[in-house]
Amino acid sequence: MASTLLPLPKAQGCPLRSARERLRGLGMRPTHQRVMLAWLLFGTGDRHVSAEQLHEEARRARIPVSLATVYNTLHVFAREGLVREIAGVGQRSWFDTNTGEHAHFLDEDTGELVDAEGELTIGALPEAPAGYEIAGCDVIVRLRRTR
Amino acid sequence: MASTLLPLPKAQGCPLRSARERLRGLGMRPTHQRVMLAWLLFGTGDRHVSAEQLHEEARRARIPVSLATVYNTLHVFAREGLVREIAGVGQRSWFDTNTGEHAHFLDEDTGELVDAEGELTIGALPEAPAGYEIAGCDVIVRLRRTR
DNA sequence: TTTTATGCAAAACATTTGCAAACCG
DNA sequence: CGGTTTGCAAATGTTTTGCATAAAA
Repeated sequence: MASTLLPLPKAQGCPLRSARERLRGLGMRPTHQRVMLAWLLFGTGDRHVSAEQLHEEARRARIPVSLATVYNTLHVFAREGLVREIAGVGQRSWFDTNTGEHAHFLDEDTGELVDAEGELTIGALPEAPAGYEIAGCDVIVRLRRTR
Repeated sequence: MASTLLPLPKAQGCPLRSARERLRGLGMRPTHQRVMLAWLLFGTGDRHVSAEQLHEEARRARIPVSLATVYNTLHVFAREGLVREIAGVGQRSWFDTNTGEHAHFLDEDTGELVDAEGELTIGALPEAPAGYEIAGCDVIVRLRRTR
């Protein structure tokens, strides 16, 4: 995949200021690192990043931030709904003897993965991009304990 | 989750022999370790395991096998379609600035994750088990390069 | 004998943690 | 000042690798 160029601030208004306001509005301290990471993340359109990628991007942009802080910030942003952490299946690999198509429940607290009983119907699947074919599809339903 | 007891061989026929034949039929050498791991995996009904879990189970069953071999064997089994490796999103976490519900493409070769353009419709979602609520749902469409 | 698989220990990663120093309000 | 956040380095946990040894064909 092509590496991402530094996002240019949008013309209208001051994006750094608005990021600062937005963070403050969510009750988190708009520290230098958070504001700059938000600027990288939201300066251009929708995007995906891994912590490592964002850290590298910050390095290129001369934003002083440690990898640990990038992780911390991404998790804080995720908790506040600014970004969505895409569920892997925990951090480890799972192997299922049921090779048919079926969904899985992921217990967010324990990281445990179980077959989702009951039916799941997928109507339309997006078309594979040119040069690719669909190898399979995994549906992970994240569960949270009700309190 | 409850720990799994040792699976009992099914009454009819010799399960070890049939595992051996099955592996041979797929063109892989039915080594002691592979046969015994297959026995653990397929001796009882459908199940999920992580490599670590299966290794621990083998240890309890006094099957001499290293963790590295468990990984190797699970991957060989997955390649031959005996088990399905459940796609996380690679081994790293991804954060998406698009917080709406949408599917993702995962390039199996590069591990890169991108938004799936186009629509995906999910008809019915399985019911959450008692005591749980659905926190969200991730759909990962695995892509393979066409050759 | 020839090929393939295994075991071990070390390496490679991704992620988290603990704590002192810096920062925000 | 006083509670948060950061940076660093070390710890953790998972998965892979390299290579000599052992097992299968």
